[in-house]
Amino acid sequence: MESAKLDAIDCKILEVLQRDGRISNVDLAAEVQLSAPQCFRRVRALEERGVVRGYRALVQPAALDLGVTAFVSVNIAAEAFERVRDIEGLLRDQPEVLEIHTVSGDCDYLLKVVARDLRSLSQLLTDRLMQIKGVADVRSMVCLEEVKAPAALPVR
Amino acid sequence: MESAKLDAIDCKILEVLQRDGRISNVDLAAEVQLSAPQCFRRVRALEERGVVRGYRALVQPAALDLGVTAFVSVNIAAEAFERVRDIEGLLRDQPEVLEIHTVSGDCDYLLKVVARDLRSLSQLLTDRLMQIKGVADVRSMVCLEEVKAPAALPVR
DNA sequence: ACTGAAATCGCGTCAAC
DNA sequence: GTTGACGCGATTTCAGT
Repeated sequence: MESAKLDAIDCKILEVLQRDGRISNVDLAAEVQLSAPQCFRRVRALEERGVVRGYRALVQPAALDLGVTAFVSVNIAAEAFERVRDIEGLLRDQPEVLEIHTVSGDCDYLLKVVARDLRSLSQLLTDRLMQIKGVADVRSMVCLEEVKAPAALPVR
Repeated sequence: MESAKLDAIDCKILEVLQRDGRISNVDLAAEVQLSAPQCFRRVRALEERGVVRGYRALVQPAALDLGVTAFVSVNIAAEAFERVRDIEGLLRDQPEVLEIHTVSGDCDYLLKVVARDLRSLSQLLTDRLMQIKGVADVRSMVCLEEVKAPAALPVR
């Protein structure tokens, strides 16, 4: 899917596109000191190689009435190990569950979830996640403050 | 900064822009069944109200030679409580630290970090984060698998 | 006031050098 | 890797409701 190395200009392009995903090709070309067609070809190559996986608008959760963000750790009961893939599917189907990672350490899964308020968060956890057969333990860490908003990947 | 309610069309726009942040205005207008200028005005309003906080290219971390993602919990020593803001600043300054949240529960901060490999992760943790005066405890959960990639906010 | 039609201008994109 | 050309899309203006 990729493998070919990125040179300094590719890195610069990625840096800019992570900062402003809607920049026009000519402005981007100017920033990275390339002619527009050159720049265009590079961007397309990065997209085709899967280096750039897409473009997203960042939406303020509060505007969508999602006042609560939380990280939720989930464990799977030993008896349910054979059904993990199903359980993953059920977790993934919840729209409020934004990310799911399997992690090393005390818990099996770490989820990032959003909810309208603490009451809906609680509902999500107890009425939906904990109802999934095989889910043994659900613990949540409610986000109180965002000290650093999701930053761009370091390009170095 | 916001407050005025979003109607069904605004929601649809946000849904589409979260999926494809680079969609052209005419295509977006077609998808939400609006004339182009109408659609354009709405998008601009959403941006100006801060509902849309920006646009980002999603870059595959592996392509930037960042093979490891981890969540790191950090605690602050009781003696250092008065210096939390400074400590936050020092944490924030690390480019590999992508997100910082203060959370309820056993730890004070939860960070999302990336690194080249486990060796550089270890280096980041022991040589940089743990060297910050006042940081009392650093635990990491290394991400093994991405079960659900960062999803769009549910729009309801 | 709000909508959409039209008009303009600049950009994306391709082809040829 | 650059220049030039073409067509489409972004953005504004304006007239009609």
